[in-house]
Amino acid sequence: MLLPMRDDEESGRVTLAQVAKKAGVSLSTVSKVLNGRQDVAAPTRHKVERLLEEHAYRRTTRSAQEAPLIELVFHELESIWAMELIRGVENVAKAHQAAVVLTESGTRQAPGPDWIEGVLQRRPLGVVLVFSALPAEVKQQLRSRAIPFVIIDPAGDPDPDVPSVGSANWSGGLAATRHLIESGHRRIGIITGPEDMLCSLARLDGYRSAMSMAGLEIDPDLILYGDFHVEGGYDGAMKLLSLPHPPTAIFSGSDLQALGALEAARVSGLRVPHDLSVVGYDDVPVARWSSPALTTVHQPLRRMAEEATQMLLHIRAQAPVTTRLELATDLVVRNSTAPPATDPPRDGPTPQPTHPATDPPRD
Amino acid sequence: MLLPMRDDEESGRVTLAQVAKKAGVSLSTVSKVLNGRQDVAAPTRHKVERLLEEHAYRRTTRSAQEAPLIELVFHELESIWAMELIRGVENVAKAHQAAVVLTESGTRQAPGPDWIEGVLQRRPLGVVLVFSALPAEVKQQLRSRAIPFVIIDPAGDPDPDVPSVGSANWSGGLAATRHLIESGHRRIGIITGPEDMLCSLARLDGYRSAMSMAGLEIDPDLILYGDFHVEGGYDGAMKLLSLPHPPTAIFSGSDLQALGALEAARVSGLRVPHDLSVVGYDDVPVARWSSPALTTVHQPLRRMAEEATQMLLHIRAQAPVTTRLELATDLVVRNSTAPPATDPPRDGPTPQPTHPATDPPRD
DNA sequence: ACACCTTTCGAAACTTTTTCGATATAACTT
DNA sequence: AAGTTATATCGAAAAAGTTTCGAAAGGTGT
Repeated sequence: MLLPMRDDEESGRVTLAQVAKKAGVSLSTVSKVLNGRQDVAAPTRHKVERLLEEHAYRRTTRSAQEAPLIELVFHELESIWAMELIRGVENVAKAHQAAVVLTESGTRQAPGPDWIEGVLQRRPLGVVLVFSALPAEVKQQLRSRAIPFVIIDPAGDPDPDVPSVGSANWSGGLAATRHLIESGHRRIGIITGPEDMLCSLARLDGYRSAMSMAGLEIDPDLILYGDFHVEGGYDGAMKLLSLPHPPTAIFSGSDLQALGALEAARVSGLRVPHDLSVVGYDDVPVARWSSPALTTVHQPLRRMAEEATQMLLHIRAQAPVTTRLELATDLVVRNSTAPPATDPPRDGPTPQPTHPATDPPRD
Repeated sequence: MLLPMRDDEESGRVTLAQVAKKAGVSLSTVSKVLNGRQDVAAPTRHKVERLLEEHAYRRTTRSAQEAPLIELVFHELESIWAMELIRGVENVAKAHQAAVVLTESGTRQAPGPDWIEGVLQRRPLGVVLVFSALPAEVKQQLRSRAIPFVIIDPAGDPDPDVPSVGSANWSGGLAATRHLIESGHRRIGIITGPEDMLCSLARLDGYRSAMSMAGLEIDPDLILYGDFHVEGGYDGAMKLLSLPHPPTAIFSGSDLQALGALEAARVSGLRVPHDLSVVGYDDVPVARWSSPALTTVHQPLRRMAEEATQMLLHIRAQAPVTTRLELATDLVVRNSTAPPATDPPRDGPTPQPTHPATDPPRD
């Protein structure tokens, strides 16, 4: 048991002394760089780091004995779906006798400098980042230590340089919106995720495409950004429902937000799906047990995490890998969607400022 | 940054060579014991382990440099409330620059031998176990390596030898049941957790006490064991509702089960809280957003985890600690409970086999 | 110019891990 | 029974890496 995990990497033969000789410094200096000691001048440090990277240095002696770790980084540990991701990584890690280190980075943009320091110290097999961007400097540091990384649902610009796993967000948004259109809805609101997240935008674009394909007007008033949490969904839905001409259906960028929308409907005296249809996104376990059970776009979170972790291990084993993997999403129709109770006034694109119904029609 | 974490432990001065001398074996043998090598005879191993424990041996050189880890072990990563616990441990760990290693042990009774091997290899600051028993042998191994451990909500026998953190389950069960009784309910069903879990039993006992105190009969038909998951709650509630004389209120041992009960009520045509009151347990985030919002017993999960982790670090710093900590629970009244629609037939303890209503009364 | 301080680096000391060979004991063969 | 082979146990020594400490270099103020 506890085999040294596929020893097809004889590359681990490089020793500290060898790197030191190449770099023209002493062995201790290299060790200091490795340990982030402060008494190494910046130029020296960089030179050594470069050499380290070039030689793909990895601790030799200890490697067999050292506990294999896989880092999993969330920027926040709030939502439930994090759990599914965790389980996915756990599964694969366990199969490789590795343990999972879970960290909450705090910021979405980039894990802080103290974080990277911790990672380097832990020398993990690899790092799985969820919903994150990765500044060039951090990438550099990870590469110099031969620590592979994969991003699940990257934020910010898609970086072809960074392997990532996602799901078909655009298709998901399209399918959800189409489902509503096919049910007869014409005014469809959307509460997507944060503006700076790729998946939010992709889902929104799916919505837009579905609307245009159906020849429906895209009313900017019906497009809201949320935060993926219940409260955001509640607030967004309240805003949409208090519009002069409120939507008959809401597509939410997350199940949690959809739960908020459900609550908003409740306090507004609207019955779901009779008076308002709601579609969620993610298909977290509770979606099946909300009332009414949520129609939602299933995202294979567990599998995404599994694939990401596998990818990590493949990169580490220097096997060829696809840089970008995108898994399919499915629409799961449950009880929160139905044809609208009242037909839309007409097909024309002009909004209809009829009765200033802040209180939407009941029953 | 990355200080050697409160260096009030000069005890780390014990070196391998010293232990070896005491044990009358060579340095390498001690190292082998430490690393779980197989070429050490059992008697020798035990002798060394004892000495190791006696001298509270801890790696000297590497200790400052080695990444501090805290292990968090669940037997399953299914439920949402795991998230709250994770966050609690994360918080404290982060404050001490430590990282959290998350593992799923699989079995409730005791983590497997491969698990312990991994832990020993990782040399964590300590181990937080959730819902677990800990066999004597494993305790021995952890102690010989000076790895402290704390159990959150221990299963099996309460072991005074093992520090643990829990919450006032009995009081919680009492408060929940009392609330229902005070609302006017007389026939109150309970779906508690698994039979082999202390917290399930404590909650059940709270229920029993509340019932007896109110002079109400305890009908064994109304007592069911669940698994803390939605499905179990659903099945249990269906069973209770199809009783000849069904309860007017159900106290569930977890919020998830309560969600299942809500669904059972729905498919049975019962409205909550009008026709059936439901009380949950845990107060997980979704409890606030279910429909109706769940009346539940709030368990300070996050704080429990924080306390457990703190306890760990205290033990490690050889500070005096309380072995058993129990945090308070609160009843949170929301919208899933109300007085029963129909008064109970009478106060007498004899069950009333009136109309064989497999289909419970509507409205 | 000199004393003093800070930064940077390497030699050497130290801790630990791992390899490999020595020894003892058991098992098996002739 | 004696010899041979296999296996388990242990330590000496080699190997790897970390840390301490002192030396060299460079700057600063007097």
